[in-house]
Amino acid sequence: MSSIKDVAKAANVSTATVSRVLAKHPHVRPAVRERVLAAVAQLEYRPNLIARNLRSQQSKTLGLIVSDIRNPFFTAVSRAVEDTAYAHGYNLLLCNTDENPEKELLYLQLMGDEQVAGVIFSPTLQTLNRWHELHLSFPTVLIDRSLRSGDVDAVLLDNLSAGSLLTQHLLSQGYRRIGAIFGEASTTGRERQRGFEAVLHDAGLHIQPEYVRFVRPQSEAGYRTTLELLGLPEPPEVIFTSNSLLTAGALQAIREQGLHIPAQIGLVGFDDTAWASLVQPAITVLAQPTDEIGRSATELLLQRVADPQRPTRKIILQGELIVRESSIEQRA
Amino acid sequence: MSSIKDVAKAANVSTATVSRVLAKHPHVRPAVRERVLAAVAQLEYRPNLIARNLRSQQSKTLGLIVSDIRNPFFTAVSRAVEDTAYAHGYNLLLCNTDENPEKELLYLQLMGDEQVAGVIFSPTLQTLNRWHELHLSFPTVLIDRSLRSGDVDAVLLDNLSAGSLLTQHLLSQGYRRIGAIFGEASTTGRERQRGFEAVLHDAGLHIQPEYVRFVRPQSEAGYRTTLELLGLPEPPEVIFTSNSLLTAGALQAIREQGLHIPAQIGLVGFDDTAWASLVQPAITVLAQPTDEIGRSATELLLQRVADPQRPTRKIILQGELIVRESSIEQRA
DNA sequence: AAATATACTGTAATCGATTTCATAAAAGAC
DNA sequence: GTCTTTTATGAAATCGATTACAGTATATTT
Repeated sequence: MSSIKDVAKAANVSTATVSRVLAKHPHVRPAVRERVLAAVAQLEYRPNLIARNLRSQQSKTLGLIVSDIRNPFFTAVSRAVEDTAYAHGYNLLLCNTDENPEKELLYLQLMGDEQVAGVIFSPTLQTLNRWHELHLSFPTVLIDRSLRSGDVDAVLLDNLSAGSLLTQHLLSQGYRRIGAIFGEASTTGRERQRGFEAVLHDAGLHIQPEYVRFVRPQSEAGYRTTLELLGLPEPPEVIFTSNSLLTAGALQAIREQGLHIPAQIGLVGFDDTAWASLVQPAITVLAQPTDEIGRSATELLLQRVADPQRPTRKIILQGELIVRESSIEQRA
Repeated sequence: MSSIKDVAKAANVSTATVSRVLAKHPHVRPAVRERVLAAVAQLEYRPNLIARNLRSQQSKTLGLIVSDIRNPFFTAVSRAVEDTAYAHGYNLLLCNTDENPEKELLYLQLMGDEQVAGVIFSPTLQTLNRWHELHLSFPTVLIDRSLRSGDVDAVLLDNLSAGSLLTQHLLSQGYRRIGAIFGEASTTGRERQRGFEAVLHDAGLHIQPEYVRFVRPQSEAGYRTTLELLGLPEPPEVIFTSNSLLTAGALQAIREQGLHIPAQIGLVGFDDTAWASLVQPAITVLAQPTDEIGRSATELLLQRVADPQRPTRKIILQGELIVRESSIEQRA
């Protein structure tokens, strides 16, 4: 590995001049520039980014902290984040927290220690609640979850509308007894539930508490809870799930009970995963614009990196209702 | 941000002593150690990793370079890699190359510039072929793809056996006319094909060239190629696909043709994705031990980081045949 | 031609840690 | 009580870049 000193020696100039040439500063004689460039090529010199970062007190790395990259939503978002970061000359440090607040704190610290330029983060409720105590040394953009009020940049789905949209669709299909399973770990589940209840309320429908559940956002919990709902004296006509893992669990439970979708029970969920359109009947979902979320979050972050003073912003994106067969009321 | 100097000043010692206390060196008087620790706590001091890396010429970061994190195989592997890296105090830089050799080179360079401790990489055939010209400054473990001969650490599926296992299963189910779609970009597809052909050959079956296709490993190509196969004068009785994207495309094509699985056409593939067991009929797959692959690769890499002289090793893991309904010959 | 401005380049400080070397203090040996 | 060994600490070099500052060479004015 040759260093800037070797280049300087080979080109018979000082390291300062090499640095100037590489940083494309003006005020370097063409002849000298050529000599330096030749030496760089000859030695296959590549600047040491660690040294550069230390001196300039900033790096070209962004952090991405999610609960689990295997959640299709985060998989898709992370890809978009990486693409956008790459396009701007940044790279990506990836962390999985498993919805564990301790791991979140640990990784946030790590990001500080690594002097990342900024972080994109999907926090638990716990961490969100102590956000102001954290005093992070780097800018952060929250995705998927955030406090309504918080003074933080964020890119979010309009969860209220999303919940409403899906619920309206169910009502329009004639469903009345709606079982709903929401994730408990985040603000997102709560907001989708508020959209859900608002629509039911506006339609003058009574909301039966035993139909509405908050659980850990995992397929296992979706499975178990769906069995419970189906086991009620008067089971729901359709199951509303607030994320794709819950949907998968619910689907499994319904299958196991030998019920036919949508004839005997409807099913809707969030996120247009690969399998939502592959299973039969295909699942009606509220699709999140994952690419757009990843891209906006990254760009928002980079804008803040460029200008730390800029007032915080929240970007609210709309989901898209994709109606498939799983929620077409056939009894009507 | 307080630096080691601030701590030194606060504890009334030199920076060397602070460094020693933090590195848990012996030969520091308890009283001094306490003073330093108190100062560290008081100032909430955290060592600057950039500075540490520069001085020690190594970092606690690993690189993971894959073609696309959205490929379920890589999603699963990356999670295992991150977990294992985390357990050893390392973190993860993630890159997507889209099977683009230029991007691969670029990212490999970047890894060198960032002074990562090592890289886990799933290369294209092109990059693999010029591997020896590359002279990377860091250890690398290849996953999923590698040259049989190459002097590189690697963690691989026993693709030959895997291809054989799936094919044997098909023969045992009475299938004879087998259409097969392999990925063209990597060594992996070729090896699975060799296992496939070996079994057919041993069974004394003639291999019809028009039944065996090599395509870009994407769902679109799987879809198109399946339509072609189904359109043959004498279409195959079952479709063998060599990765999960191809399987998804094939499934879509079969559905669109209104064919019933497995009564009219069978389907098998690789990787036990979330949806393989969720669609109906569930798909017979050769499951790769993704967790094991990610974990082994990371551990192998860290062992090499610890001892660069150690002879290279290839870890060959066995896949598991998971028989589901999509390949149960019902005509027999 | 002298005065001033501008272009070019090098020296040395700096970022924040680690580590070698030297030295002072304490402990052990005889 | 002197001599040697061990323990404990600090001063300063080092990693590899960037950049403030200073100085010299060239160009422009007058």
